[in-house]
Amino acid sequence: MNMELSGRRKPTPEKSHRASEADAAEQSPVGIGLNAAIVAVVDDEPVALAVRSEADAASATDALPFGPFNPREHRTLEGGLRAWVRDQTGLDLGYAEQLYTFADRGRHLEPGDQSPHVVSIGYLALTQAGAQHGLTNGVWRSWYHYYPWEDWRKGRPEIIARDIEPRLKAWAARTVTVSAVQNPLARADRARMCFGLDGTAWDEEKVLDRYELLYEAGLVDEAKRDGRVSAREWSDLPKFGVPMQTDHRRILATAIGRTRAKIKYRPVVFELMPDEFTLYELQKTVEAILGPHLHKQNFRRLVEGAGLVEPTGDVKTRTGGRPAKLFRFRREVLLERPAPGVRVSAPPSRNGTN
Amino acid sequence: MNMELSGRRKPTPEKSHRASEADAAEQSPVGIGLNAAIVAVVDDEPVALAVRSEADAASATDALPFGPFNPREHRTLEGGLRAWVRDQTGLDLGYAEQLYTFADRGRHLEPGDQSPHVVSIGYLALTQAGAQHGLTNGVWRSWYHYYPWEDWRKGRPEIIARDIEPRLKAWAARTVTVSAVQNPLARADRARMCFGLDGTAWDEEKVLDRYELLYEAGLVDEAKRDGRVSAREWSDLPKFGVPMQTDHRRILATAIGRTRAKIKYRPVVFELMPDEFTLYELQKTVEAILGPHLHKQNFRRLVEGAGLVEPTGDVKTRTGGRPAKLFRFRREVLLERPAPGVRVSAPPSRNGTN
DNA sequence: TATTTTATGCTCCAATCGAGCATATCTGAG
DNA sequence: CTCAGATATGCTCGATTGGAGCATAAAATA
Repeated sequence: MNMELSGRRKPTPEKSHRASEADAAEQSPVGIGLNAAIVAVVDDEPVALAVRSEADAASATDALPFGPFNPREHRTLEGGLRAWVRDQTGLDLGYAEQLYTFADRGRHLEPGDQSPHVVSIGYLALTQAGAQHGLTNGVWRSWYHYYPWEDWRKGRPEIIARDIEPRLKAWAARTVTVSAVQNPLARADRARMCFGLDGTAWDEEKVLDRYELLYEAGLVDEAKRDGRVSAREWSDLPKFGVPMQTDHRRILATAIGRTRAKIKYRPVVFELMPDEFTLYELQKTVEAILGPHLHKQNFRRLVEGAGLVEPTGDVKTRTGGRPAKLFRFRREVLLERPAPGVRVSAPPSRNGTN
Repeated sequence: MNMELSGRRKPTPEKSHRASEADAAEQSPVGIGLNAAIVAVVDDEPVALAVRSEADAASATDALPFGPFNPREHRTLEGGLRAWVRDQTGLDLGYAEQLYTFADRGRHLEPGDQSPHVVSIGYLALTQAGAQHGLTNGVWRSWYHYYPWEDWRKGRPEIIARDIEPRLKAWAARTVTVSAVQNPLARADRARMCFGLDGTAWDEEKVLDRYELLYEAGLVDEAKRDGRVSAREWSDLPKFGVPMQTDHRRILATAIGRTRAKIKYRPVVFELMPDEFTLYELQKTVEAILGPHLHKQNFRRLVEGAGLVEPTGDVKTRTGGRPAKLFRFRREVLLERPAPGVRVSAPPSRNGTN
């Protein structure tokens, strides 16, 4: 096989069109920033590690731990991340994965603006909050502090029907000039799909889409801060979660979405658990991440059936009832199955509207 | 809720530990390079657009289209990508998504090396090769040109049992000093999981893992080029696919893996199809990407049942048999279901070894 | 016209998974 | 001490999904 196909190509590439990789270094005065969304579950509450930005002492905002990447010091991005996270917070990261690279921050800046351009590479780290005896800086804050609309543990959060839905519909109803051409979906459809309006199903993984829609509509504080025109068209806005520095809320939203997605097909929950745990504790942790309540018996069946855990032989008493068997993660699954995860199916329309 | 939890934290963060985001720009003399893996399917062959590197005229190697990101010129990474891809190849990209940011290239460099550091952000673009009337530069080359072990269309590729398996086992058998501690899995287990040795199932999404394992073992040309010690321990190596410039083969591997994964849960196949197509053509395209042959009747049932397509009313004759109905992509499906894709299940152990 | 090739509809069956019933075993109130 | 309440855990039933194959339709081609 190995055919070479080309649409009326010129066999010899044109010099003027080519850029050597070395050129990139010279042409782009760009700094690389690393951002870490460090996630844990504490008392059945999903949390992330936040630090206080000192950019403006008066109105300090929350921020994710972040630092520059210095290629002379660290050979890999992840290595650099681990080093300064340890430096800055005292934490030794365990599991970490790259999320996304954001570069379109500062979109409010006018052309010609000389402020430094920073590309930020977001990372997700999962850790066990209780095991972090070295934490010297930062606070664990609930996810839902920043994204109250994501908190479905007590059913559909009120903020959606009360504050979000009417404003998004108003925003969608506004005459859209050019942007409708750029966006593949109409505003109203995006709002419906993102927030499960009009009976549409709620997709707990669309965390970033929801945040970005609120940003575009000018509802979150960051939109006003960035000078988005859509933000100027509102008055008397209620609070749509706690804002964060620059684009950190986008990064954390990406982290939450990724965590929710990944927990279903890779055994990453165990990064959040102590060595020994009961199946109910495991379930509570999964529910903290995913939201909806799972069927207890089926959860047990699935987790045990998948060979994800093995009993330690011990039991945990004082659970309020019959003692629960203790389990540990069976690391060998990684050698057996290609993609084991905590499979959970969507609960039957917990969507309040329909 | 919104509790703030902290392990013996200091409420006031230490100044010395903090880095303002602006610092990043000053401290990191790093260039940003954008790399595009532009994928299409031509005559049931999955292809990517390759250009010729001119780094060394004598031994020119294949490269992905790439260019620098200039934040003064483009507000977004994707915008910059589209601009120079058009400039360089004449293509107007349709679907594009960010893949991964690679920064640990040049790991062969000694500390203190002054060569420019480039962080490359890989993008995946899906396009329809036939629709590209403007292609001015570059050639479409088969995926399997670069990764022959990924070509399972005629069953398990011979190169695995003949060239890869024995060498990886030899490599795994070598005394491992420190690296075993770093790697969570032993070499032998990684080889088994990646390449489906000893009866383990083949996971067509692990394209990057396989390439990186071959790199680590010193089998692919890039390892020798980078001066990896593992590459020096082989003699009379056969060819393990065609090498590419710097880390472009890693990026393309990431692109292939992502394409294979995404086609299953998002309707991205249609980016590769003309406006009208028969279901068999659609199936052939999916099979070009995923490899194994699908059950025809079930494929039809799934695709139609999911509402992914609608008949145009026309038929296509000269198919060699009964005329096939023509279909088009039902874009409305994006407004109905949260995550439609071409769901295909793993074929029953097409793994030659077991 | 017969053969070949592709298209397409339908059925059967196994595996998966949501849901609920039943039972075991502890804690704590009275 | 006993019973109520709470949690743990095993098991069954039924709906849905998806893999596999049979059968038929309708064209191209020899």
